[in-house]
Amino acid sequence: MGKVTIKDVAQEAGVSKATVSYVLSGSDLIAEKTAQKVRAAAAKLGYSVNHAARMLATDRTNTIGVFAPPHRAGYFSLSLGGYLYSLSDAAREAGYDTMLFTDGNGVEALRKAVGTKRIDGAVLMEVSEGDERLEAVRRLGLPSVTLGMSEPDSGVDAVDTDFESAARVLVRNLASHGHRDVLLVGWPEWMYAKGVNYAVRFREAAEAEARRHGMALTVVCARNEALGSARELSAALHEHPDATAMIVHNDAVMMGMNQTLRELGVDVPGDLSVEVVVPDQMGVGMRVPYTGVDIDLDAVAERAVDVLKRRIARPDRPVVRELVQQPLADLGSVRSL
Amino acid sequence: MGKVTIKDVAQEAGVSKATVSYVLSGSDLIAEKTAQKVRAAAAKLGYSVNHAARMLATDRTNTIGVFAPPHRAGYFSLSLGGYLYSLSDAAREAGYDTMLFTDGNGVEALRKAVGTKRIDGAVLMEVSEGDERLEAVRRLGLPSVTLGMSEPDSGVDAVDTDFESAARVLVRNLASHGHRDVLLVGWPEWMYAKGVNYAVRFREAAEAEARRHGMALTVVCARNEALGSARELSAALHEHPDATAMIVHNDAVMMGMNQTLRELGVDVPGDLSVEVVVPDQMGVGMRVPYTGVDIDLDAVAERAVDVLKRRIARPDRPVVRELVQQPLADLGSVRSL
DNA sequence: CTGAAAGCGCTTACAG
DNA sequence: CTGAAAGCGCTTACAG
Repeated sequence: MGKVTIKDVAQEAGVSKATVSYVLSGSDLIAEKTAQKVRAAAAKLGYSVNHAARMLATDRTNTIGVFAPPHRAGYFSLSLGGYLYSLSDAAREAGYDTMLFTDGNGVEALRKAVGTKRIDGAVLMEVSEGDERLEAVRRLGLPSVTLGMSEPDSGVDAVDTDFESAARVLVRNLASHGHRDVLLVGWPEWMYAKGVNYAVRFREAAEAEARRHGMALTVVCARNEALGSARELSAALHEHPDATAMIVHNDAVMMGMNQTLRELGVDVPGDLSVEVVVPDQMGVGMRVPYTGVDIDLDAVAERAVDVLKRRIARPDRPVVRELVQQPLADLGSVRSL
Repeated sequence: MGKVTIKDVAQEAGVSKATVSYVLSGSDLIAEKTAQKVRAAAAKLGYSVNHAARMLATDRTNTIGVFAPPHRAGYFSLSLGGYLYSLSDAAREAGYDTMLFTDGNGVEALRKAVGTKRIDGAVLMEVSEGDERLEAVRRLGLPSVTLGMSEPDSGVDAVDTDFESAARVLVRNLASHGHRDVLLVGWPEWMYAKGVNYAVRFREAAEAEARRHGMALTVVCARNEALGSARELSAALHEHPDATAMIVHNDAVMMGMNQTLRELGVDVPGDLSVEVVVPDQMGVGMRVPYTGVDIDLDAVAERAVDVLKRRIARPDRPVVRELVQQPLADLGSVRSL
């Protein structure tokens, strides 16, 4: 039961509460023999530390807040759920509990969480340009890390997949196979306009790398974020009959793509070479049969939590900006011209 | 700053800590005039209650734990993320914070959360037959509600969409339009075998209702949970050329279906009438153009949190089992024969 | 190496 | 109607 306290353990072990506390928090100040008695007593009584009491005494919550992106109706992010799992898993492994915040107003949620001392730090999911949460965590002095890169001068740690590198790798791979006319199927226009970070970073790096290789890269924006974009896909292919390859950076488009291409009678890679950027979990679930960069959500989340943990430990250390490299998996959907 | 305590507020207002506490917790024992002074002082100082201290004093956490289903690689549940949002939103509105638990071993996670007094209650997502978490919450005395129906004698509150009713409505609708040979495209076999609750309930109710109408209902199990099942879908249609209608109860199949049907040259509803069961959020995002039952995740989550809240308030009240009705939306994909 | 004691910031009978 | 005081279960200097 939850009724057993440190006092009971102390009595059972014949020592003081202080000694129990030291042993249980892993201090090595206590003689091993005593420590053993204490551990035995704790085990026998089924003791668990009362977290509220510990929080009050230490002013630490051992909890991180995950601030999810606002819940946009109609925008069904496929990576989101995966990231929530990965973050929670990584947090647990790092010794933290995870509190989930889905408030439309992230700033207000942050303010309240800090005011009531609910969390030691925050993961800010899906930052975008001018994200008000950045200013908020700075003002609140809340150790935080963004999932996605904030602007360099944000003053907040950032971790994300290295989308620039992914873009370069993908473009270079196509170039080396002789492709000179390539389509980049991306996100809806508004996401670039709003400056949604991964979208912009990938696109700009791809364009730069394409220029470097003398490759014509045409960006096609999906007209909405959902599956309907299959129609856009086919339109894009018709409008660009000379394209020999296509890079898809859009989960939702990905989902219907296999069927769409077959429907259109497009043979991959015979008629068209295809590369994708896709969260690994989606790849497994959907048996994505294309060469591309698999984004390992667990790895990104693990790095984010680690960076956050260090920030919590050393609030004044220099700002960290970490890009996680993701490997290119060759599934044979690119052919040489 | 978080540094201002009840003591500061008391000083500022010229009253005792007790009085401040009473005012802030909404007790009406305090004269309105005093209360106003206190509130003004609290506002002026920017006071927020220290949650750890309150938890320790009251033995309540004002936090609910959401115990997510195990993270199955390759199983990409589309409703899952939506439910996490909806639950967190509903919890916040009910005055709770939300702690997210994704441990593979839910029982262990429950034990720890209760032992360390982290939560007042739990939402158990995706219960299935013989779910060990049910026994665990009973033993731990943890107020809980399942999202999805547990067995009737589980002793744990349950809330879910009324899938039986949804199945009956859908079958009845087809029957009234003269359909006598219908396909039910469901979940992978193993989900029925494992007794995954909503899958079984929908299927059995549909079968029963079909019998009642003298309708031949053939269940087609998707061979995997992901988009690949488009292939199964077309196979099923070929094997059952006499079927005049199809009910799809499988998010993943849904996603590719639009394309698949076009690819197969199947006109809806000319050649085939189609009904679906789909989370409303997916419907919006993916513009699902089929008649069917839209599952309102927010509504289900709101009910679940409400039931849990009452259970926390009255641990000994009779077990509640609540089914949320979801309306049939007619989008014209069923024709009369 | 161990224990007595103060303190974390609240809440809540209990007196008045 | 308000305040003094005990108590929630820990942690952590500080003495010894």
